[in-house]
Amino acid sequence: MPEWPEMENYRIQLAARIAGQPVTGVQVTREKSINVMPEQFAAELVGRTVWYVERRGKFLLFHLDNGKRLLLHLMLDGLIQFKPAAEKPERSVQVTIGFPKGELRFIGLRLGYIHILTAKEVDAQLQALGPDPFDRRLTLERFKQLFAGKRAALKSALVDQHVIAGIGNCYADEIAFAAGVRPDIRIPSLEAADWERLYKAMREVLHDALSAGGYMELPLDSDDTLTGGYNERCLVYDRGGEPCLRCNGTIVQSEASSRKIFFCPACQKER
DNA sequence: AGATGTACCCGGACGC
DNA sequence: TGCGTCCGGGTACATC
Repeated sequence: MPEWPEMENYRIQLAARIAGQPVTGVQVTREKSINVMPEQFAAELVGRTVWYVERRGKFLLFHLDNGKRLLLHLMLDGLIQFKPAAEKPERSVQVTIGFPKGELRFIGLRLGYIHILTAKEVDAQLQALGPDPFDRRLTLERFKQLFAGKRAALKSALVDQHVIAGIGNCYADEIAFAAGVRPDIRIPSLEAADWERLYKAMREVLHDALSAGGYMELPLDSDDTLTGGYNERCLVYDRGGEPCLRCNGTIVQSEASSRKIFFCPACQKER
């Protein structure tokens, strides 16, 4: 599923394409993807200008010129594309938002959604989100504090959006590997040196993943050429049974807090 | 605090 | 080729 690097890549790509552009048309083919009647959804959008696109965790926020926002969450396997209106979509599109330069298409939305909300409603909905991994105020000290008092497995806290916003299944495992601790290690077992490595690993992994366009191949359009490059650089995620590229041992797939985890038993400490 | 379960949703995998 | 069945997983919420 799209996580921090994928959504951040989308945000950057979208900024170059739709910031400052007016909405020229709206088409809703799946009402469940939106939160109001399709006519109202269209009426609220057509003629409005998108000032800019913001990312919060795995959410994207489209800021409209009347103060309202579009809140997007892709959940499991949603994706977006920005294509010329003349180019036929290959897959069924649930929602289309037209701009002068092309159509923004929302595809594969199942649990995912695109909601029109007031700023207040968005704030209420996202109020409990944890800090962004690259928040300037997120020092090592604060990072450690986010986990204070927790006894759960590291993995469940890393993917908890109330702790840090944007990390999911793939990057949690990659971060744990980079830090040399197993995803199922109990939080109280982590020592000062582990926290330092985790903090550093979180930023390095996510930064590298963004540089490679994320691990999922999700090009916004044909100009979005750098996408999915991190897939071949994943060292543990979805590599159960395969050799560890660091020690040549075998990557294990297991479970922690009823979540799938991947790790190298030799490279990552258990406690 | 956290584990567990439920609902939401449907493409894709699987079985026949 | 086609049909039925089942699963997965991010998030919110209830329950224990």
